[in-house]
Amino acid sequence: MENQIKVLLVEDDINLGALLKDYLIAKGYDTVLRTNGQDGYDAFVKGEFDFLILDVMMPVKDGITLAKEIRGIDKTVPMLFLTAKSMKEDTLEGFNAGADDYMTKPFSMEELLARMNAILRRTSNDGPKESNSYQIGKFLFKPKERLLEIEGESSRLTTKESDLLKLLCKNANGILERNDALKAVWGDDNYFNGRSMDVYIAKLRKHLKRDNKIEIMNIHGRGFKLYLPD
Amino acid sequence: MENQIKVLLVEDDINLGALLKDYLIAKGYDTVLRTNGQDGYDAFVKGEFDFLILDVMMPVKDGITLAKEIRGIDKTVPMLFLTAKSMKEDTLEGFNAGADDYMTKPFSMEELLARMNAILRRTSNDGPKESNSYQIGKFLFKPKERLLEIEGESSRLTTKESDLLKLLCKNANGILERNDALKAVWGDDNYFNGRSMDVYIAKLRKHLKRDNKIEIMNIHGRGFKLYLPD
DNA sequence: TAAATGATGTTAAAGACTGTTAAAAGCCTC
DNA sequence: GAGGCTTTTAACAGTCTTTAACATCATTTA
Repeated sequence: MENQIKVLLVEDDINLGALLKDYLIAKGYDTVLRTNGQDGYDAFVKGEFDFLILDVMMPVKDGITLAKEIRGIDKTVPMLFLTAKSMKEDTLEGFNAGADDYMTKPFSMEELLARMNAILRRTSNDGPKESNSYQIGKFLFKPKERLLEIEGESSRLTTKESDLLKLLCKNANGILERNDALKAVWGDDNYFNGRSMDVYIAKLRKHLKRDNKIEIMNIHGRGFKLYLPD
Repeated sequence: MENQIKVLLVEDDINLGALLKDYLIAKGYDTVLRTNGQDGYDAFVKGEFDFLILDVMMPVKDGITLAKEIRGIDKTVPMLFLTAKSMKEDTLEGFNAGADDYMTKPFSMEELLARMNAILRRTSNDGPKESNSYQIGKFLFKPKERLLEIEGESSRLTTKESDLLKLLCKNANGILERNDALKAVWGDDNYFNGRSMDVYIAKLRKHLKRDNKIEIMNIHGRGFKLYLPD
């Protein structure tokens, strides 16, 4: 059970959703089904998924919006879109939102599986990853345990500290946009949460100051970047 | 993963685009696909690409316009055009826009790869570059860290200062057009952003004044040139 | 060539954003 | 319901970017 690939399926059609879910589970994928974009986003933020299957047409929050939000906090997780008919424009937009492939809606489940495997193969996810730990300069950070280790010593982070640091790690050397981080960690990107985040950035800098080669840089007006030299 | 060549592929035909992307990824190129010229430009400005493959015929912004805009801020990145049929005129125009090669559209992927390699060989990009630092007279400028070093001392630049100086460095001893710089750094080239840029040029001149052999020259009505003696 | 027009140089102020600390509020456990 | 921890709010200092103002320079026009 340890090495199963975790799939998040977001599909508003109950019947199709359940069908796909059962099929994928039968094929050995640990599959979670959500029936709208908002729930899908929440599930993604909390869980550790290796693959996403998103329906484009959904109430509450459509698949493309969802994909963009998720790409904001995870640049690499593979995504496959399900789209009705041949809706050229949507799929176009979908690809720019960071999709790896798409399927037009009456499709066979075998084909879905084949495409998934193709994507997983080429993104060379040697099995499920979602790394359990990140090397941050001299530190080793274990999000699951919220542990930050350096030179034998280890200190425990709070939930928010850990969640934020994890996001920074996922985007190491790239920009983590304020909005994306706020939505992922605080659920809402209002002004006060923003100030709260700044407080947490200060906390994290304090935690990380024992290695002066690494740094949480601010990108004015956009967000933060965890800079790690090569 | 570190030393992969980053390819930006801009192709509006989803099927062809995905096919090429998969192929290039399989061949070891870290490939990003965008499906229109505008998104392609945005991706280029943000990312650090070593090679561009541009479709000539595209909605929103065609490949030639895109190529010209990109050449405005990067004179050297290799470009290869994809063009339908034998549209002589277009390809000609493409070369003027700064293309290194072009391919007429039904083509084999092997041939594409061969041409890419040929271009990369002759531009002697010994692997991916996007230099991490620039020598500016007595200064050493590290864009990633936004650090400007001279005689041991180092000062940190702001985001905008750094972005602008990086553009000037890329065009060292050549003209950086006002419009191009504004679009790349400010996203929009209106009058006020223009004045803002002038303020930043003044800031940069102040930063760089400890080496009086180098200079940010104004080219009246066109832009600026970072002059570095040989 | 002088005046007019437009572009640039420079500084300072205004406004927005961020860094940091400490106090207040919330939450959980015993 | 007290104590300990986490998170938010408040307060203030500091930084970054834009806008405004005025001086200067370049080019065009009369």
